[in-house]
Amino acid sequence: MLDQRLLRDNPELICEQLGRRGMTLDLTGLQLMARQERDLEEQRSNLQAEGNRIGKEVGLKIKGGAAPNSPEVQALRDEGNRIKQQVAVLEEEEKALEAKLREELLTLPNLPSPDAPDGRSEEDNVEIKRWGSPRGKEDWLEEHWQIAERLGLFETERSVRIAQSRFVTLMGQGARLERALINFMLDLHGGKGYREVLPPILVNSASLTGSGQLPKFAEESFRCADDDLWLTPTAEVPVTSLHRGEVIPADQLPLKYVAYTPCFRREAGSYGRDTRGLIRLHQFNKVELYWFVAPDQSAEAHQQITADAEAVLEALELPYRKIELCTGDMGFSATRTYDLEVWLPGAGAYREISSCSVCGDFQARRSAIRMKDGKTTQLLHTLNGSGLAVGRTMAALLENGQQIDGSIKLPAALVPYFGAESIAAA
RNA sequence: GGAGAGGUGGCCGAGUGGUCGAAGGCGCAGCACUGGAAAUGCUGUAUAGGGGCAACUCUAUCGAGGGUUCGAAUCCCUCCCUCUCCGCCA
Repeated sequence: MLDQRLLRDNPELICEQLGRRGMTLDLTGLQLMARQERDLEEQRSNLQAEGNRIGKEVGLKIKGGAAPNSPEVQALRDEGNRIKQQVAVLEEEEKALEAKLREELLTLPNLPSPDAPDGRSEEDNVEIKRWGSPRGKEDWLEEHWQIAERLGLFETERSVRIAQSRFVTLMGQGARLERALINFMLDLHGGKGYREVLPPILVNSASLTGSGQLPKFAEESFRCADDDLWLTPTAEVPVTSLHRGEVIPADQLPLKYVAYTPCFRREAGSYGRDTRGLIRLHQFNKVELYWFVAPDQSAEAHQQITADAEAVLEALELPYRKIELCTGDMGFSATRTYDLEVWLPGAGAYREISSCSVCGDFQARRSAIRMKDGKTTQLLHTLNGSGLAVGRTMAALLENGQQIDGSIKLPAALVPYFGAESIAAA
């Protein structure tokens, strides 16, 4: 959520910066609303001050011996009642205005960082670096879903029976590999000072609002209609809310968490895309990195959290490239985002496997998460990054590890977790 | 799900209608004392929003929301949460 003061004082700046995301908007109405709200607040509190003064005077007179029903006291009581009525009217107006204002503000995305490259779509994203040597496209290379089918690593048809399309049931070595990857990633990050979290994956509306998914993206999440609970689309949601409403002492920052959760997404509007395999599912596993930091640390933290995600790919010997998203392609809450794209030799393409964003104080304001340094309390900054999406990592391992004999060679780092050096041809 | 108890400041804890944003204690910070420290003493120590260059000041907040009243931490209603016991359950 954006700062109301900024809206009151400098809405032009907001328009200009959101313009970089490709939005055209006119905030004069909202600005007016914000100013009206402040005026109402002032009027109301002045009236309340007068009411408080009268209340005290009545108390003093009665204490001083005046009869509670004397004309003098009665006059004050009448005045008090009159003020009370006026306050009630103003309060109602103010509340309505405030609610409307908040509702509108919640739909505005974060302002992009000055460092984020301008652009309209993913076409304009900027490649920062490449790592590893991608194997060339050879005729015999298969796509990961072909490999998985051949090796019996998952069930797709039967998953439709259990749930519906875009669900997968991992089987045998496939299930084992998924589990190995989760543990490997958690251990890798845990060894670097991340505290492991296993949060609820049903989250309430306040949590989804706090991290930015609501109110605008309700159609992207699964909802349990009877309970005000939703299936979390990413661990970012519960982990943000882990500290919702808190004031955190500065010397405890940064707080770094690593959370494994299943993630659930309705993938509305992606019909026909990535329909085979592990790339785009309604339910997938992800190991998420999340930082709460002091504002002056967040730029550096963004480099670090991205490096921590990259370290997983490097440990797994998976070639990747790092790109920076342009303003037109960035997510709702982000001010700046790096995506990591892993090389899939079977598909012959780089595919997103991690997204690392710094959100400034945007989520912190929505979630009321502050830090206290000495006497000053201020909103802190939040960052999130996938470290990594587990299903896509499995896809990458299958495609990159393909041997001519049909088996899959696994990277050395994973062997202790998987318990074998390769997945043998069936 | 049933029965009972309870939710007050960083923490403990007093407070059943009137200068209560809230006694007292602990903790924390500053000052004094000390060679230094402990102990002791004094002072200060919530959050949000509004106004003011500032000193400062106004409003709201005692789980949340509503009500009674000139006036509510205190009385009434609804909800939420925590704890204990019972039931159910992995």
